[in-house]
Amino acid sequence: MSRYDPATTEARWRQAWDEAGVFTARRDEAKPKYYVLEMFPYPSGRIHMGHVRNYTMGDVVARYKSSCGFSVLHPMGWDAFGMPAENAAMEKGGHPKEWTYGNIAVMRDQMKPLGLSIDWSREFATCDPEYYGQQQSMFIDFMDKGLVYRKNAVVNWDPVDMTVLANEQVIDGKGWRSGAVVERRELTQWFFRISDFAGELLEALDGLKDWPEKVRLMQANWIGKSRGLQFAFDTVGAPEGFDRLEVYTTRPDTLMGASFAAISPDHPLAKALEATDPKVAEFVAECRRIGTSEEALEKAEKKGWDTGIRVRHPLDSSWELPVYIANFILMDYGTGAIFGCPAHDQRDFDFATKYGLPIPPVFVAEDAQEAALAEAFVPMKSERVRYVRGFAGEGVQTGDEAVNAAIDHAEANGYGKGVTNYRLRDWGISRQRYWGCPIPVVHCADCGVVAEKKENLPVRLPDDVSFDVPGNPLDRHPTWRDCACPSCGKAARRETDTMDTFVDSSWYYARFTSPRAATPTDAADVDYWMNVDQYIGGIEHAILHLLYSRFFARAMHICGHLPAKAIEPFNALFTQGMVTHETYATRGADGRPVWQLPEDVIRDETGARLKDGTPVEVGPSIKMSKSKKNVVDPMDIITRYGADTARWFVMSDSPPERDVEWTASGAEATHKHLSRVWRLAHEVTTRGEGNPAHDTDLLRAMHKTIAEVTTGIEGFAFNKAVAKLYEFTNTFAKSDASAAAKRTAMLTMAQLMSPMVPHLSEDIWSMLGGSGLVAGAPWPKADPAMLVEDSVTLPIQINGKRRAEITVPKDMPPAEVEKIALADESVIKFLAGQPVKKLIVVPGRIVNVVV
RNA sequence: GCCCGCGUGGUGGAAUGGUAGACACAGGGGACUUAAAAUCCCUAGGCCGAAAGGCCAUGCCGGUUCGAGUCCGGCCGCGGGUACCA
Repeated sequence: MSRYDPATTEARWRQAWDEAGVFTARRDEAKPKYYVLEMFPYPSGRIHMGHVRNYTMGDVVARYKSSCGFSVLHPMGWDAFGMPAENAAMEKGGHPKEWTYGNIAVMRDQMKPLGLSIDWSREFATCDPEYYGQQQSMFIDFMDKGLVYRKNAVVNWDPVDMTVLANEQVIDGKGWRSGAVVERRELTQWFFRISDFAGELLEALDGLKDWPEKVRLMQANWIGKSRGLQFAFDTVGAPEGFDRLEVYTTRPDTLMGASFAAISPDHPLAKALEATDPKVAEFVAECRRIGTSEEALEKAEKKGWDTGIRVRHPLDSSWELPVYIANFILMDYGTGAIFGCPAHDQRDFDFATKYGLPIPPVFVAEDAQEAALAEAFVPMKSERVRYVRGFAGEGVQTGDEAVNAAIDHAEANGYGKGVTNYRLRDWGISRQRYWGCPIPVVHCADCGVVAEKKENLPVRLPDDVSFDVPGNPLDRHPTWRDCACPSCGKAARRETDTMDTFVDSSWYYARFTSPRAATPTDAADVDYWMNVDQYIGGIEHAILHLLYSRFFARAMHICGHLPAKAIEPFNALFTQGMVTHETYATRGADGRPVWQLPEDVIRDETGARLKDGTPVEVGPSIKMSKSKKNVVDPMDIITRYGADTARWFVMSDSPPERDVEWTASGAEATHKHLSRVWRLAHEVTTRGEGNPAHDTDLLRAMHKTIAEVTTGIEGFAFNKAVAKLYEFTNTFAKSDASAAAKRTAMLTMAQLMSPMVPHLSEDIWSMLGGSGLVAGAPWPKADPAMLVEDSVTLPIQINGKRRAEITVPKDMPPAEVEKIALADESVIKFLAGQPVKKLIVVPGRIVNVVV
């Protein structure tokens, strides 16, 4: 063999690893453990470059930690429930189960050639009854501990298809299939009490030192702790039972700037008015057509309906404010009712302007006069302002001080109380869909809602279902719902809601520690393996998945399924960027774009066209998605160049947290580089003796590379580690050191490359007579003595511009450096006799002369 | 709308507040070859200049600093999330 030949060698190495069992995770009490986990994939059909990038990153960490002496757990599974399986069944026929397991088989076959160091013996899918049965068992535990309840909540209702729609399926307020205007509808649904944990989930963020700051910030904002005032207005002209209207505000200091009150269309008062007044009903119905997503509500034009009801101002009972029903007030936050202060809130300002309401300012900038406002004046709460209509505290104070003074004033005078509120809402887990984990409860006419007996678990999904009509097949199944009440034994009906798929992904990391246990977790295994030491996944999961998992771990701990140390399940988190590609489109007869696959497009300097010459429009590089067809099948690259080329490419160039653009030329160049390394290694075995006088230079470079690559991998700077390996390759190629030194250097290079390109590294390792497998060799250590430099080059700046440089011994005292710098020819020339005002010497870094 | 990011040559990117552009891709030039491929060498931010060198330059506008890609304030553009996409 005399050339790099991944097509034949890669499969051989994978077999060698399997036979040696190097990736089987073992509980070894003598070793420190390391649990590395990448967010498991949804089995959509085929793997894409994003998967390759995500799983290669995890694999680099897993292989590196393994060679550092850790007992590593690196598992893989499938987040297998979800809507696409049902959509496929509706569109193409077939069964979600077959579609899902078929996709899993394909994707597993595509992943295996990547040579990931995964312990495949632990694989499972969340749609396996063995998995979701354990989840049902925990649901019942959660019920016992009071963590679950039912209440009414709104869903998107498609009145034509007679089905519930996900927010994603609502496009511009219309159902994606029927095109019908979507309505809001209330259903009784199941909830987890995550909001009981709001304070704890917020405070514990501080302890997540190895999470990205941005993720902690996003979660903190999402939980949204606020301190404010809750009080009640007395109403005038309201229906019976609505004598008072409770409101919550985070800005009680602006109470004197109130100009209206507003309630949510879902507020009980709005519902009472709706029942008797058709015009209110019409307005409320219009509000309900906006949809349920926060984005849709916030972006919709702000509209209100004057109910005619008035409320008395708590500080002046002769002052009456109108009460509006407003489409932007959320029933889920606070009390579902607010007072509007248009002078200091832009949304209220727009509303007041629209409906001709007064805009009295409460405070002005510290040095300003009161004047009519062109827009709301909303300074930071920490800023000092002058209160012109204050009622609590000093005239000039910060917003924070005034808020506290207002709360104190309300409490002292008995018209309100300080309340801590959270934006975080309880987690609604009910889905009116088939392909999910059935909620294991039974509805009995006599006993009410009763949990299924644990010995009857799993409550299995029936296989005989059809998707030819919209709606939930469980609900219309002829027999599946029929069952015996677990409590009294009489005929009863099963719950037909299934669980949100976020439930499935909220504990899979724990299940990986003992995937075949007869209980959700096994105490000894979970104690040894938890926590996940390094979790890796997309930034799009920064809030929901990660917050739900943090809640779920706490709930599991309460039910005895996780030890106390695991209530924060992920010690370190890394969020990686996406893989993007240019988009290509031709135009259809109607002028709309027809997306084209990159493999069908011929791309050169002159532009892009199809093989038949049809011109192609080139669009921006965006996240690879099936709908835009800008996907590159990694299998093509793997087949053509080998897995290591795909792995090396996704690890090089782009920093892992940033998006990376896929280019075909990049893959080819990557392959050339790997071939070059292989060739250089091969030459070590064929070339004669070099010159031992140059050994030290090569070995110094080698030790420097060990240090830099190690730092790079530890810090998730894989692109920099790769760059350093390129640099060392160039040094190596130019070196004519002795054969022995070159052999040492190349064996080390193989080790340093092995987390990224494990197959090629094994090739080189065996070619040069390394012992055993690289996969089993300990990570090389840099010799500190070889890293020391004795002289350093310092740039000299004059007034901040670089004008010269000097080379001095590394430890030269600053006073000496000053002398040499000022004596430098170019410096003298630039100074031209001007006196030196200031001289800054940063040892080892820079000299700056200020004149 | 709101929350969180990101923005550096033709391209991907590098740079504990201290020489902006490491490393690589694409490009240009050359060597080898009958030729091509492969490989190797050189070159390379922009503008001015024969050169030495100078000026400009990290999305835009300001600020802090001896010194700002990096810190602060305000814009613009792009991306992620927005609770039923996963």
